[in-house]
Amino acid sequence: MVILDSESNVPLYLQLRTQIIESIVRGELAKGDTLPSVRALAGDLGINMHTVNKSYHELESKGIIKIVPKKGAVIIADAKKHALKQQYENLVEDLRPVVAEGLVYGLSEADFQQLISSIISKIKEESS
Amino acid sequence: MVILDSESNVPLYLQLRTQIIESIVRGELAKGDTLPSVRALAGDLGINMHTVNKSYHELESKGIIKIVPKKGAVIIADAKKHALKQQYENLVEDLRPVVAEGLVYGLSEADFQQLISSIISKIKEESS
DNA sequence: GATTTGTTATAGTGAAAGTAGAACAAAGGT
DNA sequence: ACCTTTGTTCTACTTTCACTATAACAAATC
Repeated sequence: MVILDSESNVPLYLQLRTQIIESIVRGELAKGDTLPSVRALAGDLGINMHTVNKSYHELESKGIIKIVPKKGAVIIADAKKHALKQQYENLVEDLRPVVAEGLVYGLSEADFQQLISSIISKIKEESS
Repeated sequence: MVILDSESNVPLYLQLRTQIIESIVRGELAKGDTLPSVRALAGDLGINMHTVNKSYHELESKGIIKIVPKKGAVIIADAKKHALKQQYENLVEDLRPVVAEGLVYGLSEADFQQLISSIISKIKEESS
């Protein structure tokens, strides 16, 4: 179940990308499953086909799905495997400014551990 | 010492904002210190005054500095104090999509702890 | 009194985000 | 074979964001 907020300052294609990622984390989408076609999903969500297409390509660039032209988008992410070096480096790049912000607020390393733990729980709640 | 990359896909005002935050975390800037004037810093960095101004207002909206018109920008962040509720919630909002991405790559909670730890070390290295 | 300060206003360029419509070739279903 | 669906590609448009540029203002500083 995907819910988009067109009023959000977060672009639609990023909202969609993140929600698909979280669905995979929850196990609602598993390795080998195929995503709906860009036209079908765009129709369901009431947004443009190209916006969905952009989300799919975001996921493909991260190595999470594989888009096979005229076939469909297949999930290849495997939560049991270890992250690739490139994926790890991209994570660090995204994480660093947020961690710096937390530190300047006075968060300790232990605070971060607790924060991460609660976020993971939140993501894994179904019907999120 | 601030170094900006005009080729980066990260906006200049966000690069500057993050580097000021990291300087505070490292202790190079302390509570009560004043930042250079927007004109002076813009001149040093070779960018426009308004870009620096935008960074300062970003920092003020996060409660990290206080801008006093005709006076200067004073650092009010105190790493010894605990984060405010609003600051905490903003952190969660920024962190969630990145954590979800890490999970889909197969990172465990322990992996995240190690990752955070290494990022904190990296931020605290002087001459970063 | 002259300089510096942050603020405000206007204006412009370039890129990104999103929408829209159309056409294409290939795969799939009938 | 025929038709539909598929992802891709192209053009085109609007809106917003990022950044620069110049100017003027009032208040603080020296």
